[in-house]
Amino acid sequence: MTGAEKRREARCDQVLDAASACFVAHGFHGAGMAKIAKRAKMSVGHIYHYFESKEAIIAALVDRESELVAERFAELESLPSDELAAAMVNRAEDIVATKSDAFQSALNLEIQAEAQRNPQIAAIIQSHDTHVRSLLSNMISNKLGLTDADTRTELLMSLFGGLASRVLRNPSLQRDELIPLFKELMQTLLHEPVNS
Amino acid sequence: MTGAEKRREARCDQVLDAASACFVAHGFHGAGMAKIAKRAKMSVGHIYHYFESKEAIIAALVDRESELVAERFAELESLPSDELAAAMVNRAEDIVATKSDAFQSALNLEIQAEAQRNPQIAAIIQSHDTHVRSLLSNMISNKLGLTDADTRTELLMSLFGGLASRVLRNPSLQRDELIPLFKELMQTLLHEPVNS
Amino acid sequence: MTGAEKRREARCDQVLDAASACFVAHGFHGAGMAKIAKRAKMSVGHIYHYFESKEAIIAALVDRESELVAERFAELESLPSDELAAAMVNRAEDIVATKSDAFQSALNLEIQAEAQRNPQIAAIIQSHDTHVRSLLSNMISNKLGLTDADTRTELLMSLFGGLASRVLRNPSLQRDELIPLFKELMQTLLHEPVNS
Amino acid sequence: MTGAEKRREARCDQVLDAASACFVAHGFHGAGMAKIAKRAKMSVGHIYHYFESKEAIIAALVDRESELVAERFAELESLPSDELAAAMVNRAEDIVATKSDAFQSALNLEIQAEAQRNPQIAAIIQSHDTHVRSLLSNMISNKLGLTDADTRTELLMSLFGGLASRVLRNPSLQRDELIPLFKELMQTLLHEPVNS
DNA sequence: AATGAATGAGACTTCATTCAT
DNA sequence: GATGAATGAAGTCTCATTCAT
Repeated sequence: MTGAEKRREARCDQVLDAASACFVAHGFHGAGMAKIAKRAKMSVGHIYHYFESKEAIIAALVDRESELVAERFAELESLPSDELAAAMVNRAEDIVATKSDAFQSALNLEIQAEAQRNPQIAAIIQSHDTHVRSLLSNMISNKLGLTDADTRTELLMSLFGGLASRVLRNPSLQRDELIPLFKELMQTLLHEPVNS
Repeated sequence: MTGAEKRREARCDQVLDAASACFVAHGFHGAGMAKIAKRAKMSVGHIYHYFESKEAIIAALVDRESELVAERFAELESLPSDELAAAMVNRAEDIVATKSDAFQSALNLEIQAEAQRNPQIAAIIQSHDTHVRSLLSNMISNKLGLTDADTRTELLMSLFGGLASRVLRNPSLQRDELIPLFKELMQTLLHEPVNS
Repeated sequence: MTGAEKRREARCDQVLDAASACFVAHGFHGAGMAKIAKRAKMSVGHIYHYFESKEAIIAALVDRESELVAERFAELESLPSDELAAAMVNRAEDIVATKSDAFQSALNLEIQAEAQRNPQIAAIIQSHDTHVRSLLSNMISNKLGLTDADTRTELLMSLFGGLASRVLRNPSLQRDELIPLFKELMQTLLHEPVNS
Repeated sequence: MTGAEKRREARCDQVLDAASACFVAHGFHGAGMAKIAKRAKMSVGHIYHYFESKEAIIAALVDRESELVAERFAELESLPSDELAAAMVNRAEDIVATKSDAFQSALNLEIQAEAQRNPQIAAIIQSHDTHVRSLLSNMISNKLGLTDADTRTELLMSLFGGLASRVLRNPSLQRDELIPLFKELMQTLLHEPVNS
């Protein structure tokens, strides 16, 4: 990568970081380009050298954010199968401890809401979602040798997504007591075969 | 309630219904008062006789929507204890069949996103959330005689909320196969005592 | 026409008049909505209650202006045939005396230039042009009993249009001496049969 | 002219050619420097090494274009007097056949419109106009020995200019039938003495 | 109660121009 | 000579809100 390309990428990230913060604070449509520009320490007009439109910024941001989530799931792939469930519980612990996700969950809400009406955004997150889903599904079927991998994946993701949402909504959440029960749910989802 | 008051309430609902539809379609900030007025078959100016501002419409809508959710949970209270779990599974079936919640989930996303930045909205949904939580918690502790009712409630709500989200995100969801596994999760959450 | 409709039309004309002046002074694309609004003594935003876009203002203006030209040609229709040629010469005298057309010629230039690249504008002026052409052609063929009416019309319009242009370009034009020769051209075009 | 100077002139023409095309397509104010630069295969900034401003490009272009027109009229000067009228008719034939002028007429419209409001441009085209006028006038008076040369010139130019305009406006123009009548007009203008 | 004309701030975007490299 | 990053003003248009009727 040439120096110019590196610089360009850095500038783009500068914009995305600023936009990210503004979007969390005011929403996609509440945050104006002026605010983004000021936060990115860049003139309003110059942002348009890197992004065709505000829409394009949103799309790029959604893509970056989705990729980040996907990467975190991909980390699980390198684990031995007997540590998989434990790793997921760890992830849940991080979520309830709001160690990793408070900011990102807020952004995710905005993203999901936008995806409801913007097909371009919907396409982006669905593509990443499909990827993550197949990743998890393969692990469940290959590493853990379980049947109904797709269904388990779906409920696993429901549980994780729902938990991240709840953390935002209930500030008085009894975080410590949640984990043991969460572990049982994981066991139900990952260890016991289903006989429908 | 006098006739005038009834008429007033009907007019307010007219506005809220229109706003509801517009907000789902374009988001809180994307939907203009003009569009809402047209859909409500009312002049722009006249809406301001019933609501102080657009913010007030959003707040009233969030309140109404939250109340609706609370009412549905309250329905569970009249059930005998041995039908409780089954009723919840039924609810889950409705969700995955998108019988009841496709539209409302979209609105909920918008609401939650707005709550991240608008303290007034956050207060409204938290008040309802607290109410629903204590409702569920009491049922779990009194009707089912289970310990750790708050924690079970929290995960129950995670599961329901997460499931509603997933339905939006994965259109190719294998709906039929989801239910049996979901039932097992419910059993884990509602029937078996936790020994932490 | 109701009072409201009259008022609306008056407001529209107010905008068109202001736009007209601004377009002559700065061109279609040089004149900003702010200037037009100020001249129309109306807020920028309110103009958009009457016109969908700046494009729409231009189109309406072009239509109004073209209609005006057409009306002036239509006046010729009520004349007896032996006064027709004289009336046209009178028109030419008005043109070279810049009695009627200095401002409008400037606007016409802008319109024609715009028509070169804006198909909507092109359609409007062509529709009016077709109308005027058939009007003139019919007069020439019916009232004057001449052959080749279309061709005569075309050259007649060339001559008038060209003359209006020349007046703009040559300020030191010897106006008085022009008329006699112009009359001869008219005689060539209107009285003598062509034998090709 | 040194090699450097030649190269410079070539680069300038490169810009003017690109600008010419862009201006026809989008108008003086509609064509941005970015588009011109891309078409000229030159960076935006570098154009400013050759031209002080966009205004200067327009001025240079107007100058070049006007000169071109003048040169074409100058060609008539070398003709023997008995071929002059025929040559002009030829020119008219070219115009109605849109052999030479479709593109240039579009540019001329833009130029004339701009001249209405930009004194610098007005000065340029008037200077060329004066030159062409005296050229034609001298030919008419010296070669053809006619009186009222200025007036004849003026109407000659009206006719040519008007014809070029008409061709743009009436696409269904009966081109073939136009010429004989045009010839008669030329005879009126160039052969017969005026007795006012 | 009801309308819609009216406002002006602010939205996104484009532009001509400059300057460091 | 040549590039394209950078700016900030100005462009068109939309918006929530008010007010006379």
